[in-house]
Amino acid sequence: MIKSFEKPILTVDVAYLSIHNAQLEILTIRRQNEPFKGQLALPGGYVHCDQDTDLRDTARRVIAEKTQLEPDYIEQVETVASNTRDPRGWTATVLFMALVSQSKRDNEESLGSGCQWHKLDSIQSNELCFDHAVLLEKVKERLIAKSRYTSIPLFLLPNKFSLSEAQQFFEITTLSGLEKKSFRRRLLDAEIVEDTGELSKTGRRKASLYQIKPGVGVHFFPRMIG
Amino acid sequence: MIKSFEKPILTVDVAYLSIHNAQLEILTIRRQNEPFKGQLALPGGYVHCDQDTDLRDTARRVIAEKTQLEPDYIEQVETVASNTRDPRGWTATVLFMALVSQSKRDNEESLGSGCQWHKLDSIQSNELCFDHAVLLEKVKERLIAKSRYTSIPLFLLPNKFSLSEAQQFFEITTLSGLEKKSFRRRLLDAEIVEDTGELSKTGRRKASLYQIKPGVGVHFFPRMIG
DNA sequence: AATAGATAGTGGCACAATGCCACTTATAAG
DNA sequence: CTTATAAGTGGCATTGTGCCACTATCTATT
Repeated sequence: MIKSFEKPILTVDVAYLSIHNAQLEILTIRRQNEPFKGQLALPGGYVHCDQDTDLRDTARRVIAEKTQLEPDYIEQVETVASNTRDPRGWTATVLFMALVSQSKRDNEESLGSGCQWHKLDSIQSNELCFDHAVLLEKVKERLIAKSRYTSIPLFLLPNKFSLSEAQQFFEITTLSGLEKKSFRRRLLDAEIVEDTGELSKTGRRKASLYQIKPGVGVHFFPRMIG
Repeated sequence: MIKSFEKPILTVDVAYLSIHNAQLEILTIRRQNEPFKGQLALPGGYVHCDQDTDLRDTARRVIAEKTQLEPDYIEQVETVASNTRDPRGWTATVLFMALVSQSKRDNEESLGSGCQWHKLDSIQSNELCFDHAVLLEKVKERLIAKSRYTSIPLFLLPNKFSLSEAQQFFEITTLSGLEKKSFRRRLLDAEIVEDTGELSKTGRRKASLYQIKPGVGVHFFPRMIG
């Protein structure tokens, strides 16, 4: 028996993160409609009861409408709701964090129109519509926190990467400088990456290229880093 | 401009956990109405757009309708949604984990009618309505995981507790046996509890009673335990 | 009063993962 | 051939935990 309460609006927003030129970037779209027309937004949309079987479905569909990019990692961060965050009324949004590998990120061809990557540092809070600046802050916090004790920054790397690149990516996501030897031991001892036998093409001394071991998911390190 | 999609139902469910007689217990209510009449449910309810300013508000209100118990710790776990979890249609529920200190837990007087504590181990999946067994499983996983590297089990303890009691509670929430000396060092070095100067009243040798330092929240240990 | 039993609490060393830092190795550029 | 730069290693210090025996304090029993 459904009571006649006014139902809130339920949406899904996805923060797509990637690293480009040694900087975190986020995928945004520019709003075509009021409110906040012309401002930046995280890709997102309404839950469609008739199409989506669950929230991950919604996330996938909403993403597919904007871009063909398949994230390499996706995680539900938090559900944010209030009667003030959207002028249209009481809304709740389920926030996802999606990580895109550099290999896919550099494949600009698959990026939908209206989508644009923005440097995370250069984005102004007031450029973002609704409370998306708050959502972005939550995603950043989650990424920083989990990068300290899990292997999720690996999902931002290109398919094949050197250990130095890996360290650089972890330094970006943890906002801290890391020690070379400690980092390498930590990563290699976890047995989540493997040497491909290939060497990097550029640079001084050629670095061995590694890849994530097939089938390996998120690894939890026994200690925090840094 | 709100499109005419059918809006999903949005609810909040709260898993109230406490420890009693060295066992994890959960607060349930017995459903008075169909569907699932007579079965057990986590306390929860619809988001009321006119009353609640955000989800924590909803959680508080829903809780207050059933019992006067104020949780000592509350955390949003996950939002679970699908078109199959509730026969009434497409629903989404924001799941919270709430920890109740033993001091409050033993204050049975404030427990609302219809509410009942159940040993977590003795609860059968098919006693629970909807997908509440799944929700409960998610909460258990979260509690176990976070108990390994944070101080949240402290919120289940009575206001004043011995280190042995603290260890026992951590052993319950982590599902593992812990080593006495290691545990004590870990807890005391974190500087999140303080000696009250009081001694326990029962037992052989009297234990020093500790309490959470005022104003101290969740502590993250540098390493996992156990 | 003496003793046994139980729980509280400590000392000290081993071990595991990381921090630190100097060192060697490989490659490109000049 | 030399030099600069980035890759990669050796080895010890530090930190937090595991382990285990030991001491301390209280109750119950005889």
